[in-house]
Parts: sequence; structure tokens; C-alpha cells
Amino acid sequence: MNDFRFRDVPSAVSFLEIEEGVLARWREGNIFHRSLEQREGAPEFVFYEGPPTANGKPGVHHVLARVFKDIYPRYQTMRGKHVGRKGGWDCHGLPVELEIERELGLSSKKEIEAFGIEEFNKRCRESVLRYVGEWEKLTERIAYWVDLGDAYKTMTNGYVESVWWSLKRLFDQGLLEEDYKSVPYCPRCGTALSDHEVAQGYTTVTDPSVFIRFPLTDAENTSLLVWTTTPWTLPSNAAAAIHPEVSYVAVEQDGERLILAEPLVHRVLGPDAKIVEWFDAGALEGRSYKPPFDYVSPEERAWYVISAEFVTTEDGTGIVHIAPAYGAEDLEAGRQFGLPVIALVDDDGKFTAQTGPFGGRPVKEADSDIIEDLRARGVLFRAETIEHTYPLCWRCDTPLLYMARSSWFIRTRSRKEDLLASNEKVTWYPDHIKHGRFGDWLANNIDWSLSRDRYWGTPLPIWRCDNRHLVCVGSAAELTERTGRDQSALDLHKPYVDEITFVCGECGEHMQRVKPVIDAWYDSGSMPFAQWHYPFENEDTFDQKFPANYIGEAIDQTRGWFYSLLAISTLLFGKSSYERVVCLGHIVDKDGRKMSKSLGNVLNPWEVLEKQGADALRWYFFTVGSPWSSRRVYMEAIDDVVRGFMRMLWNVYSFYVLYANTDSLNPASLETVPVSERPDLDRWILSELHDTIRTVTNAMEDFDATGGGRRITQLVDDLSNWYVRRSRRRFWKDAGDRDKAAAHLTLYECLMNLSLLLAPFTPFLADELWDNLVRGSNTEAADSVHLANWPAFDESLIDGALRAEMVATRKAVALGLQARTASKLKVRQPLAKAVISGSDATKVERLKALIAEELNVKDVVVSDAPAVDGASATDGGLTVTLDTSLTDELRAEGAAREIVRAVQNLRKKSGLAVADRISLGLEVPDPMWDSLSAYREWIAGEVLASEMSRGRVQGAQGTAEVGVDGVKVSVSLRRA
RNA sequence: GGGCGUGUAGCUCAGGUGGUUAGAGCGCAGCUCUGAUAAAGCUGAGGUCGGAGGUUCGAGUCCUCCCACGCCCA
Repeated sequence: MNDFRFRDVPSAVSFLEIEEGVLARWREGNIFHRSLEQREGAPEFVFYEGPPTANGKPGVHHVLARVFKDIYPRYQTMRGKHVGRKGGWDCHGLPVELEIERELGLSSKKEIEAFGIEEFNKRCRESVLRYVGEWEKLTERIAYWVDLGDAYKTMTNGYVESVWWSLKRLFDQGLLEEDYKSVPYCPRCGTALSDHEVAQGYTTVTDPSVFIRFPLTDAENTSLLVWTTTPWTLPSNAAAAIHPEVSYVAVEQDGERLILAEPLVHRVLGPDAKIVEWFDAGALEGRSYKPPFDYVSPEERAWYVISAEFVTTEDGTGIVHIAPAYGAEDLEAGRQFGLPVIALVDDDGKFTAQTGPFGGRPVKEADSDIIEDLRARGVLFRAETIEHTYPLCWRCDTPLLYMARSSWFIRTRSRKEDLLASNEKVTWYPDHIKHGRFGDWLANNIDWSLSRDRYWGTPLPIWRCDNRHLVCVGSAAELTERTGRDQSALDLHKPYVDEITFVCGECGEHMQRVKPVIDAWYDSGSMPFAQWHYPFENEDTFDQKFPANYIGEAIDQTRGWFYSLLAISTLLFGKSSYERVVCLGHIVDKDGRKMSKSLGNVLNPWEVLEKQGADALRWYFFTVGSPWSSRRVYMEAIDDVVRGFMRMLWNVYSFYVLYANTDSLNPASLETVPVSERPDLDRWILSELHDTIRTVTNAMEDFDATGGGRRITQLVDDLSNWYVRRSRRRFWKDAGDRDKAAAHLTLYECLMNLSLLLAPFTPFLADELWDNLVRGSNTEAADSVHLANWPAFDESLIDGALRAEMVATRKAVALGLQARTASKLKVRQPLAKAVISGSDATKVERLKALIAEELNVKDVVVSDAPAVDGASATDGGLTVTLDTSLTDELRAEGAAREIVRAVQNLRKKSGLAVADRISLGLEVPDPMWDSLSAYREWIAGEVLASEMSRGRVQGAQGTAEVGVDGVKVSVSLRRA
């Protein structure tokens, strides 16, 4: 055993090189796949990968999400679970199309169609995985273990077919229907805008603010007073809405009666307005009025008072003009009351020919003429202007029009209670999302507008004949059956599926697919089954891997993936497809601003990875800040964790290996010292270790990587700054000493368990420790820490009393050092005595030897009565008083220590190894040489001098001068 | 404009159910220590606990309103 060695560990370390080395070992050893194989047959911990779009490069925020996706599966694997980690790519959607539009220089749907949908979609298909290589490189480098070789892609035929299957199930339940949808529409560009585009365009604009009369038909000379900022919607008026709980009154003015909300009377009609009638709740509802325009005569009942919750008394009159064709809330109310959708505006934003004198005119331009027309007919009460925020087209600044357009919906609202029930069973981190942002969203659920009038997406599998009969196709096989031709090789995308037609089973007419593709969120939300091509194959796999135990993504997914997953699985399978979900916050820059290309403050993850490494970034994400609030990321912040945590741990590790190698000590063949027989200091750090294992285990079970990580930080601090600090000498005692064995064993156990605890957090550093410390000393050990089991804590080793005593002891030491500083007595100068008093003093009794060493005093006395003379310091229940009187002997010992320190510094500066023997020369005046007589041998022993002489040593490798007790001393040395 | 979240030292964060002088780490200044440590220790400077009201004997903590920032929605 004498030739045993660990791999040498330099204290100056390049974590980048370490990480590259570990990565190479993982690749060669196929460690990720072995970590899965090893758990084959074990209980499954189900994880779902939310698919990113690979048509752009990954950013820092992706790293954040990916390391949180990684850490819990790693932990669960170590706990003995099998955690399949199938990767995935989101392939469809508008961002992909926009990218291609840019590349081709196209700017409208007309141009895309002229270019050709077949070629356009081909380019989308090619571009969507353009950066997959980039993603794979990053994913490997940050140690996110996910199987990208077997990743699902939402654009493959199998995936699309599974989505079709699910849509048919919804269709069969009557949940998939066509209806109007109010969309923001730019009349100049001729296109609807996405929410995101609309959000960019809100601007303060000046619009008309008009008050008009809706005369009641069942009362003389009495009108509803209605307010609007969009006069052009008045020809499409279908109803007037009041709030069910607001009180309404009639005011008599200039011989007529005007009805409006009571709280707004004086604001609208001035302080002198006279209320002549109060209406009971419901008294107005259902009453008919004469509409401002009657260019159309709808079949449905129109032009009467309805009640709606969205009516406010913030502005206007408390009575809202309802035009279902031109407003989201209006359309909603129209649907509820069966109002007609009176559409009088064409795709170019002009009035249709039906609209009397306004036909053919752009609606916004017609506003003033409409007002004049109303004035001329006495319908107008007052016309003003108002400044408010209104969305303009981000491209051309044209005011957007909210227009009702045909769209396909999933009737999620009819299953709202089911959605809420599903959510109740989900555990959210942080929990306020559950009933806050997400719960509110569900409670106010609106039907899911599924269709998109675009090209690159899963085609909506609905065929329709001229008699408007509908067929929803649920598989390629069904298409084969209906067409009588084999369609198994058909690409399930536009334009190919659009070419498939067949005969209507009901009327024999020609059936053709409807135009739209579907929302890409539906694609990704289908991944629990579509990734397996369920139900066409892999039924067992799906059963086994549904629902997920855990998913994790950024908080903006509440209305994205978190919703689509929950909604689809609730409608299809009656429950949520995930049990636990971690919502991560956003990444912001050093100053707390969000990162954006326009601000030029985007941090490239490679900058960090190539300078500080992946473990540093991971550790920063796990332990600094809170996972769910937005966090600043910048290089200096990450430097801090490298210095404060990683380097501290590395130095402890380096220290251990240095002395283990010096004596060829293999921890596996050391004499076993039972913990109960080890010194207090050892039992203390083992208490801390096992308390840490317990705390981290509980934290990880609760998906609290941050809490777990912070406990580990504390342990490493205790280990470095107290355990090692106070144990140093024990590591270079004579070989065979039992106390030395205890120290080696204890430190080894701490490091080995730290390797295990850190494995999910900093997988590189953890595996480097494991490879050297564990594999290096035990041929039967797992090849990687990631193939090992999570450590168990031993409750019996956690000694609460000892931990409390150590707290008091360290406090006493701090007080003692404080007293020394105050009295200007260097720690190197030994003192005779320290007296510890106060109510907590008895707590240090057992550990007072530590205090004596650390404070460099000969004796520590625990006393009820505080000593009076000397330097003292107090905090709470502890007072430490130092006996500051110096004897000649103490002075001599102080001088000896001063010299030892000078020699040790010189040894280090001269590049000697810790075990090198030296010849030492001391140039010291006579009186001091004499006073040192009792310490000369001790000095020689401390500095490993095999020879010591007075004067300068021959052939000195190094010399130094030092002032000792006011006397100049020169030291010189060479390797013996 | 609405909803949700965040706001404690220059920075990052702790501060169960209200209870002495609001803490830690980093950073800064001075001193000290050092044969693992480009470490560490001690001392110090640095706080209107985002602001204003309120409840209470007592509020960082509970209530109301407001402000700033972020996200989501309009």
C-alpha cells in the first residue's frame, strides 16, 4: 500500500480543463445512457421536455431552464428511479414563417402564395432545425442530460397524425367548432396581427368621443345615453349594455329624458343635472331602442338593453354600445345573447356597399361624416375628442380594427370546471401561480382559438362539402379509406393535404379541407402522447409515462405550454399531464433590465461557459437569487460563486490529497476508527455533514434546489474555515497515529459525500472528486458519481448538543480575537490564560482545547465570575477575558513562533515541497539566542530542519530578515 | 387600463404565527493571521426595511392607498 497515490491536485485549478476532462470521460464511458440502463425496471420518474424551437441560437435563459430541467432528474436517478429523458423540438409556427419571409423578402400572405406554398414550407422545414447542432453543443456543455438523439419533432408525420387523432376526439365530443373571433386587423396590410405584435403598437392617440341617443321605443322622449370612441362601429350596433349592479337614472334636460349610470351623471351632464327617475335593477334590461342606423335588418333580435359584467363606470355613461362584429367583448356578449353580427367592413377596412352613403369609404375617415349625419338627425348628444392608448400596426402605424373573423375554436370554456379540477391536483412552484396567474386564467377561461390562417403548421384535419357537412379525419388510414387510395406516404402538411378531396358521406358532394393550420401550442401540448405516436403505437409506453411527475419552464409558459398541456390532457384523458411544475423567472442584465437585441445587453452563454465554466453558471442559477423571480446575470456575479464556493471546496480537496499522498494513505485501507471514538471536532463536522445530507434530501424532495444548495455552501464553509483550519496539524503527524487516521477518515467522508450531494448541482466538479477520491481508492466503486446512489443520512450521528457547543466555542474564539486586537497582542504571542464567563460559558467546557489553540493561550478556564484584569470582550451570554501579562518564557516562545513563521514563509517562497528537509541558518544576537535555547529543537522540528546552525547557511537557497521583539533576525535555508 | 409578482446595506439574499440595539456573504477601509487556501480572522464605514397612512402597548412582519420594476393580459 505504500505506493498508493491519488492523482495530484494542484491548488490552482482550471475548472474549464476539469470540465472538458469530465466531459470526455462521460462520452467515452457512455455515462448518461448507463445511468438509464442501470435503472431499467426501476420505478419511473416521469419528466417531459418542453420543446424549444431550434431556428434560433440558445440564450442564457435557455441555460437556466435546461439546468433546472436537469437537476431533479439527476437527483431522482440517484434515488433509484428510472428517468427517461426524451428530447423534443417545436417545429411549426409563425416565428419560423417570419424568418423565411425575411430571407425571401416577402411581406404578405399574397406574396407567399405567389411564391408557392410547397417551396415556402420546404424552406420552413429546412430552417427549423438549422441550429440543432448549436443546441446540442450547448446542451452537452452545460451537462443537461437529455436524449436528443431520440428527440420528438412536432413536424413529423407520426407526430401530426397523433395530433389529428386528438383533434378528432375533441371534434367527436362537439368541442371543435367554427365561430367568429374578434381579431386585431390592419386594413392596410390586410392581415390580422398576433398578440405580440399588437402589444408593441399601443400608442396615445386622439380619437372622437361621442355621446349619442338611443331613444327607447316604449317611452316618450326618453333615450339611453351611450358613449363611444369608434363612431364607425355605430352602423353595426346590435345592443346596448348596462352593468347588472350599477344603478341607472333618468335626468330631465331641455325637455327630454336621458338615461345613464348614476355615478356618472354629474361628470357627463354637469353639476346642475336633475335626476327625475331611478330604475330598479333589471328595469332597463330587455327594453328596445331605435338604433342609430338601420342599413341592415337582422333576423335575430337586436337593439335592446342587455347586461354585462365588463361595463364600467370609469368613463362614458355606463351604457355601452355593442357591435359584435367589431370588439372582443362585444362579440362575447353577442354570443351570450344571440345578437346578430352586423359586418359592414371589408378586408380593406372600407364600408361595404350596404352601408348607405358611407359605402366604399375607409371607416376611420368616415368618422366625421358619421358624426355629422347623427347630428343632422338629432341623434348626437355631444361630440368631443379624447386622448387614450390604442393599438396601431407596428409596421405601418395604421390604427388597428377589431374585426370578427371566422375561426376554429376548442370549446374549453364548456369544460372550465374540469380544467380547474385538474389544476387543483397540480403542485406549483411557486405556489401562488396555482390560484394566481394560472388559476385566474383558467377561471376566466375563454375558448381556445385554434386555427391560424397560415401555412407552416399542423393542418386542421377538417374537410367540408358545399352543403357544409363536416368530417374530421383522425389518421392517415382514415384518409386512405375515404379516398380509396393509399395515403400512408402522404406528407401531412400543406399544400399536399389540401390536394386530398373525397366524397361527402351524407350528401355525395365534393369535400375539401378547410384552409387553416393550427396553433403551434396545440402541437407542443400534445407531446405526452404525440411523442410516442400514441395511440397508433407505444400504448404501454404512454400508459407508463403519463402523467409527468415533473416539468419545468419559464413563467411565460403559463398561457403557453403549461396551459396547452393541461387543457389537452384534461379534455382527452380527464386529468393534467403534469403533477409538479416549476416556473422559472426571467433573466435580466446587471442593471435589472431585460435582455434584448435592441438594448445590446444580451449575454451570450458561451462567454460564461468558456470563461467560468458550466458548474459555475449552474451553481449560480441554483443558489443565488430565487428561481422564480427575475435574476441578474453577469460575469462578475458568477466570479463570486467560483471564488466563494468552488475554489473553497477545491482547496479543501487539494489539501486532503496533498497529505494523503505525502503518506501514501489510502482511506480504504486505513485503520477504521469508529465515529464514537473520534475527537469532538470530527464528530462535530460529521454532525454537520449528516444534517446537511438530511436538509438537502428534504429540499430536493421538495424541488428546492436553492435551499439545498445553500446548505451545502454552509457545510463547505464549516469544513474549510473551521474543521480543516483546526485540524491541520493532525494531518501531518506520524503515520500510524490513530488521531491522524480519524482526521483523514473524517475529511475523506466529508469530501466523498459532498461529491454525491453536489452531483445534481455541479456534475463536473462532483464527478472529478469522485473519480479521484472514490474510484482512485476503490476499484469496485461506480465509474461515475452519476451512477452512484444518493447518500443516506445517519440520524444517530447528528449531535445537536455538540453543534450548539461548537457555536458557542466559535463565538468565544471570535471574542478572544477581538480582545487581542483591542489590546494589540498578536495571536502569535502566547498568553497564559483565557477566562470564559457568562451564562453560555459552560457550553465551551468540552471544547476548550480548541479555544486554547486558536487563541494561542496556555490555559482556558471556564468561570462563573468574570476575571477583572486583562483584555475582555462580551457578546450576549459570553465574556472572554485574556490574561495579558507576559513572562520571559512567554516572550521567548512568541519569538520562537515568529522565527518559525519566517522560515515557513521562506520555505514556501523558495519553492520547497512540504516534506523537504532543510539546513537552517539563524543570525541572532546573543541575548535572544540564549533565550531561545529551550525552543531551538522545537523550531527545528516545526520547520523540518535536519541541521540548524547559527549564522548564514552555506549555499542558501533563500534568505529573509524578520523583526522579532524589536530585534533583527536573519534566516537562511537550503534543501538538505 | 387590469391581474400577478418583486422591492431589506453598493451587490446577492436571510428575516415561522407582530416582541430587546434588523442579520449573513461578497465588495470597500484599516489591522491581523497563514506550510491547503489569489484564503481566513478582527474592527469599521454603509439601512428613511420602496413611499404614505392605518391597526396595535409594540410593525420589516398585518390592513389600505401610492410609487418603481418585471411578467401576463388589454
